[in-house]
Amino acid sequence: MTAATKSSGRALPHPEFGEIRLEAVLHALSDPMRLRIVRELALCERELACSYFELPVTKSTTTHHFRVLRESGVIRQCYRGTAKMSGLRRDDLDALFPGLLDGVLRAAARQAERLDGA
Amino acid sequence: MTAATKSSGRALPHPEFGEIRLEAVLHALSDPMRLRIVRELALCERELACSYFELPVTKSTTTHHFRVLRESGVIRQCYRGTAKMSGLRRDDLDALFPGLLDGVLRAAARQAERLDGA
DNA sequence: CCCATTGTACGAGAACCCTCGTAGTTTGAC
DNA sequence: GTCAAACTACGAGGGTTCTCGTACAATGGG
Repeated sequence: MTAATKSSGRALPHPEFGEIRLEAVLHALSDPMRLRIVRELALCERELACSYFELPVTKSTTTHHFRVLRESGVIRQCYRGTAKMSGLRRDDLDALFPGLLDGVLRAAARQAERLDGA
Repeated sequence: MTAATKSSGRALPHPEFGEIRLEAVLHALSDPMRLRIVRELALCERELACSYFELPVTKSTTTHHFRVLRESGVIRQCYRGTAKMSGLRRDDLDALFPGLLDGVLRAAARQAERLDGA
């Protein structure tokens, strides 16, 4: 079994490039938990396992948020062993909506500074 | 009665500058009808009456969307005669989240071009 | 083969959101 | 004062979302 088939045991539907909708992206980013996930992904600049995130919700809920992010086109996911890796779809988002993701990330950082204390 | 008191017959609560939350702004912008309103407001660069917008929903629904925009801090509203005028809170938004609004507007324009035909 | 790890599926409850219709309020014009 | 215009308030219906708990599936290690 090749590495490719090995990682495709479970299906992970993603929207294609042209199917990504701004409204869906904004909605995905408008949830505090998901915005937090996206910020951590942007900070690390690499794919992270779901278990990396220590969110104050159960695992089922975490799964739900990752699915919303994936189905809106914000992140890309794949299985690697028992872990599910997630990474930002920076390339696609930047091509579709230049500056949008960075604008949101800067805004989020700024707000965090302002609220959580600089 | 002065002009100021004349226009303050009805209450229009706005969040203060420091109360505006990124999540609320993103959520407000994630609805197609509201994004459309915001785009028109940005195009005209001045305050517009609700009746200016010809949205494919009833007036009650329109009122609802304008309230969501106002309560999230995206627009500012005031009464002028029987009309309710709405304008973008560009100054506050740009100060809080530099580049965010422009990023969203550019993304929306781009998507409209892509979908509705250039 | 068995097991621990990691994440999924399903269902359910509570909350929220978008939409509408109807009835009402405020304002300015006559 | 009366009337039309513009918008609001309220309530309701239908859909979606967020959250959870429990039970289940896939993978890799010993």
